[in-house]
Amino acid sequence: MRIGELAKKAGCGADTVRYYEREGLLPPPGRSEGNYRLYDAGHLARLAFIRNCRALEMSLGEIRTLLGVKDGGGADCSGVTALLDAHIGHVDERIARLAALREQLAGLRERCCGVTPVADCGILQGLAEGGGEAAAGGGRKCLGDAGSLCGREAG
Amino acid sequence: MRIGELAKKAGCGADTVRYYEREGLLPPPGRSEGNYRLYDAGHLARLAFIRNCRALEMSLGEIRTLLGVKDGGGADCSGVTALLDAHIGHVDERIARLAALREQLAGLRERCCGVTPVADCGILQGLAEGGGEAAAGGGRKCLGDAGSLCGREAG
DNA sequence: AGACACCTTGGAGCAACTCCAGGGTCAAGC
DNA sequence: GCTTGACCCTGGAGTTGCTCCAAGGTGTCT
Repeated sequence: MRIGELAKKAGCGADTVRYYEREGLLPPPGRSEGNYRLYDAGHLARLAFIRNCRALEMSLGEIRTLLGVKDGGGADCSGVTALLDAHIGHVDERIARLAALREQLAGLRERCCGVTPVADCGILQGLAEGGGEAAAGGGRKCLGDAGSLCGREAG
Repeated sequence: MRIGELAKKAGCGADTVRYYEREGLLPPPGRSEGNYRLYDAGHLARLAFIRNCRALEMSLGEIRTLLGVKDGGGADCSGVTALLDAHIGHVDERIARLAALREQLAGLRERCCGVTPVADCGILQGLAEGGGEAAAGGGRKCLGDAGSLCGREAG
């Protein structure tokens, strides 16, 4: 099959396939008389493997390592589990960081309801002071209890 | 102060400061006789604002918008709350995606304990089949109940 | 013969920096 | 006066994983 069909079956673009070839993740396929790349089922399986790894947000470097093991680079698969454990660790870290970030953003969001003159906006003040850290503290201008209206002067 | 001191106070590198200047987020400062950039407290405040936003993982585009509002681009701060709400939405999406990813990775991880010959590694098989989707299903080679040993032949 | 879909290569662009080369500036010490 | 060393300048390349583009070739259909 040609590159377009391969890409479609793998759920990616032809550019991406050529990119993986350039990066050495896919072996260069044979060519037709007209210089078109010609792929077989083996190429598709390898590309599917790569795309599955990418769907799990592995880097191309990590995928390269896995392919190396697959291609016979190790006696057992201890490298695979180690890589996966490290990857899971990275994902956990990112989740933890995003959760903390989310808290900060929520704290900041409480500081204004959006109908305040710019100079009084608690969000902009919070960002000027130190992000979300001081959000729950003082300086709150909006949303006293009920979450309805700001203490706004101008009509 | 010169760029190094400014950068240190803001917790970033001098390259980053020059980058923000090129991107139009920081106004070009005055220069000394020797052509060094010279900054004042206003520059520091603006840079701190930018770095606070970046710590909350806002894009430079979002920050540009916020600075525009701050610089007098709007009568009220509704743009600020809208931007923040959208940003929080993005963060929530990323958290949800990462949590799902984490599940998939954990399912995949269960399929091998790492001392299996490469050809039998359930993780590599799972990645060849379809990532983590089929992980909890059949084809499991390792960690039957106790989580101790694989069904391994070779010593 | 022309239209159209598909393919080729090489190169640029994205985000937000980071690093480097090759050179200039400035204060301190000898 | 000279050197040393820290700091600064500009311009450009590298990072990741694609994605898009231009300019041109191939293959099929009508």
